[in-house]
Amino acid sequence: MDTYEKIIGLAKRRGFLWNSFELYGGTAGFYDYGPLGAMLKRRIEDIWREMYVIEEGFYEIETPTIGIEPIFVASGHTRGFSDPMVVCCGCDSAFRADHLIDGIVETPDALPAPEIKRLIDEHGIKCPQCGKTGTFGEVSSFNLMFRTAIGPGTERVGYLRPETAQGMFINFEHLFRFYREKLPFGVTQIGKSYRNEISPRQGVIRLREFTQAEAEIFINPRDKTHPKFSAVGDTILRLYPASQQEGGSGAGVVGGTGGADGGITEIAVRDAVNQGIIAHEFIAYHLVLTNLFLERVGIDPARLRFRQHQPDEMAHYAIDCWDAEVLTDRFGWVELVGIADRTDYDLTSHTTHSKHDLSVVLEYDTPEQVERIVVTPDMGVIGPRYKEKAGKVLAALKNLKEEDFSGDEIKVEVDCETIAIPRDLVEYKTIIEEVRGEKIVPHVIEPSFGIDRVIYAALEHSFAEEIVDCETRTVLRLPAEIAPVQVAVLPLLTRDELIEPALKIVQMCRRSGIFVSYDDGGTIGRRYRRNDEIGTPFSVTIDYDTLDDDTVTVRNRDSMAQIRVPVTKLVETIHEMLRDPTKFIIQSAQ
RNA sequence: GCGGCUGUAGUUUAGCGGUAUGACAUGAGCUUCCCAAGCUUGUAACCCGGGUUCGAAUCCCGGCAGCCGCACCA
Repeated sequence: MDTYEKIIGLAKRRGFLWNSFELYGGTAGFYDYGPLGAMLKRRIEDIWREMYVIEEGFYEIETPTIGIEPIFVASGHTRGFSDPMVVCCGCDSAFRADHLIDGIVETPDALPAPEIKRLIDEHGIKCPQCGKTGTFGEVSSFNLMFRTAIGPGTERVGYLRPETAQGMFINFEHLFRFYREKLPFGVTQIGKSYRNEISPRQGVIRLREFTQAEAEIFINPRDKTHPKFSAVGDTILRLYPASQQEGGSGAGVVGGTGGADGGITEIAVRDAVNQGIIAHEFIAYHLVLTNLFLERVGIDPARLRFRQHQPDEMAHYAIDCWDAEVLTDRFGWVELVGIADRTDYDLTSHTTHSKHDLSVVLEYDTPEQVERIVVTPDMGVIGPRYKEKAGKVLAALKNLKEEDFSGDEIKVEVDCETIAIPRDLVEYKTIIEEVRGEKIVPHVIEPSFGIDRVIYAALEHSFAEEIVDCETRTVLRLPAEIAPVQVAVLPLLTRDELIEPALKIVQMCRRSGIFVSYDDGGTIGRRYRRNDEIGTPFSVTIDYDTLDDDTVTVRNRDSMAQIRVPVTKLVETIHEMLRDPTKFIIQSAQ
């Protein structure tokens, strides 16, 4: 049994993750979060919110999970997200149709389906599987987006969003106003996205419905420094730069090249930026932030790396792109987060398709004085004289430079013909103009988190089996702040005189916002083990001493050590220890 | 989507043509003064549909799901 099986088994048994629709046989690519899973997920999302929304100040928005077709035409998902497929009738194998005609035309992926089919037939392409010719059926396209119809009757096409990002891009104008027209600013969204994967088979690693936490940070393309970079520049990251990766496009979503440590460089981000490994400070800052988040939710730093996309792997518009990857037992390196500089691609594309200008005026600190020539031709004369050419003459005159006005005549070229215009018909003067700013399309830095994968990785990296008194103890060493159950309250024995005070302590904890579970089944040892397995960081045990001196035992999940705490100080102590579990170690040493 | 392998309580497992065995887990009770102890007792399963047969968990066919390869993975 490998670790993956153990984790999924534990998750299923204890109510973290269940395969969806199991009552009706189940369907690949969908998972339910059970009681503990949903709690874990919410705590992880809340940490993300704390770091991105509160600390970075990137407000969170919420947009529909269904999008209308034009959005995905603009984003490229209706084209780029669909693959032409063709099936060989001889052996029933399916192939990417455009790959079959690679080398015959320059850009096979840009052709419409019937054209690809025609080329396959015309060139007598053999089936790579069975070697026969002329056995291919029609070329059909498989789009990874779920398609649906909006409204009754003549339906309007809608798609379940394949990423949350577009909802933020298309609100750019509102957001820019909201942020009082200043760059940079960021916006976030946590929500479901949908991709109709052909064969999702890696549990929660590849889902058809999944949760993304994305931030879109709109920045000035001329200035990709980060105001807080100096504070994080010394951070050491484990980088796996493109230059270190061998063999073509490197890793896919799952798997990946390189051994556990192959090609990984531990380097301060400041040096990585200075050496040109990371494109600029803004990306580097977000690598650091991602690193902080992942470590905080329990990812083992030794099994974490940042892998840079190779040039041929990166979307054509992106400048630099890094994936935070974790090492898993079964799947090798798995991508959890992508951090990309998407440049102005998204806003420019939405500008073109929506016909709304999404550029912004960036005001200079001090307005610039610019010298400019203003040409004012006497159109009352020029118009009748040149008739249909008058418009072009006007345009040509406006483009002239100062030295062109020196002679008695002004020569302009219109339709390959030189026309001389008397000097006195054209007035020109030099003015000093104040330019307050310039129009730019902001660039976008996008950290995009796959929350479900983060959850799986946190489970796997915190999973431990250790031998205690010849028995295997299974323990999830989840960070205290993401553990679903924070405290277990346990009477030492199942006796009324202990149950009663225990229930009072449960009430006390709940009123102060601590999530507790109460358990009086079986023996105390069994209950400790049960709580270890779901990662409950602390247990409070009520025994006969409690009745005498009003103190209880607090037990720590990881060390199994215990301290005694007066009931009056219990809530305060627990809050402190949840915030900083080392408090327990300090107290237990006393 | 293709090929191979596999589907028995929550988990794991026995049964390989005569209506399902055990373990762990779990509920109730007893016992128990700190790490999965013990005793009593309860709940709980043949993936779905068709066929062959007097009779199918078992044999055959189809579907669904899982795993492993191939392909795919903005």
